[in-house]
Amino acid sequence: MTSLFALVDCNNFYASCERLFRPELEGKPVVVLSNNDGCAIARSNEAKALGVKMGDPLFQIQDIVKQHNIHVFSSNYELYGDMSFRVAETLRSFTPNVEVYSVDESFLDLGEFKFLNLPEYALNIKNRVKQNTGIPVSIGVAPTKTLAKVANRIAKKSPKANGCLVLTDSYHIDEALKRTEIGDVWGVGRQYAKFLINYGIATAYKLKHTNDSWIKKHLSVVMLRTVKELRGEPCADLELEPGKKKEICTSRSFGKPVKEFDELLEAASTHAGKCAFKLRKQKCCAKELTVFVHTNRFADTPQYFNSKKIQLPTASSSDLELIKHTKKALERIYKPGYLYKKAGVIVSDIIPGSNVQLNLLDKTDHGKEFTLMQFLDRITNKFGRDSVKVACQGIDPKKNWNLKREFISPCRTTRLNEILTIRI
DNA sequence: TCTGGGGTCCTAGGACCC
DNA sequence: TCTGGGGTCCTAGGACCC
Repeated sequence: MTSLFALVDCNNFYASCERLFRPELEGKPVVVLSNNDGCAIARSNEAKALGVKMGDPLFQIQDIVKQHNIHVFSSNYELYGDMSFRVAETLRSFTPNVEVYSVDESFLDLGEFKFLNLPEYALNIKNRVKQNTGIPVSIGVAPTKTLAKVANRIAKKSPKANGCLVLTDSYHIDEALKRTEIGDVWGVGRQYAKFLINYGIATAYKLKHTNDSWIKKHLSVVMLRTVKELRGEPCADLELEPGKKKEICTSRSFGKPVKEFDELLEAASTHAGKCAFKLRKQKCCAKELTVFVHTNRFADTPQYFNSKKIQLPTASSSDLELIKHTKKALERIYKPGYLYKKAGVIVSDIIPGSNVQLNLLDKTDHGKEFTLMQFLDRITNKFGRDSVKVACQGIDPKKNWNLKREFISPCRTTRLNEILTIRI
């Protein structure tokens, strides 16, 4: 075996971030909610032990929350993003070969370190991340990414492992696979787990020994890669450069239901502006824009779901241009009389900004808009989000469409912007 | 009263062509 | 009533991930 990967996974990441600035909550149950304070999306170990499940709606766990004095937070993505960056920086002090896989997980290529004392090295990483950032992590080390995931799960759960597990010899790998339920394998979701259990394949170990052609026939080539990775055959390398997005979506549920077109437009244009910003950040333009709206599927009220895709005359990353077309699309799908719960904008057919073909029939001065957007981004950088807005995005934060965030913590690590915005 | 958001990849099936 | 075969491209939908 030549390859070696480590998966570093932050424990209960959002809950751990919130606790950093409230040390008195150490050892106490903490829950972080999704947008609009809807569901539990992160739980401290104490909250897990009390039976709070991932995705539980707040209103359904209200009793346990009160009874056990669980500390509840609205999600604060600015804080989590900043802490995520700091964790990644610490990991890069061990090796430049770090793939930031998600906000709370990174893969490290340890191929060149395999002659070191790996358990000690992993423990070293864990301790330094804790020391530098305050965030507790678990580390799994193995010859493939999928096996590193397996190792990580056990490292996190087993008290004996102390947060780190190295799986390099086949005996221990197989023992770990026997202890891993099929649904806990990376790449096996709910549907596939159900299907596989039906055929008597209930553990990772069984999956490892399933016939290739059967997998390909009944599942997919993606699953075949997973199986090969379980056998120690690497099918996925480290991705060092974050790939450019093929589509970008911004959407939110509303704090309260929205009826009127103008308010829906405020929400949709705000999402369009965010999409434009994300496009500029990766120096790209989009040729297609989709707007969608829908009512609350949980409510016992008339339901309506619709979307409209528009081809832009010229690929663009300008707030003004995307908002203009968002309005057009929204006019096509808006129906009065419904209680809308969510709106969103998706931009797709994304191309590099340098490849934009000008359209002779298009009257917009794209050069001018590009310069305007550069100024807009500079102002935003200096004075914080939402310092400048397009009028139809609205300025009243009390409007129904805005997020409900009753339990938000202050942005302690990135507060400079906030202070500047207030002063101006 | 209250139920997240943002992605990717693959496949099946339809439209169209020769 | 019978009514090709193969290729490409596109889209919708389903699966997965965090």
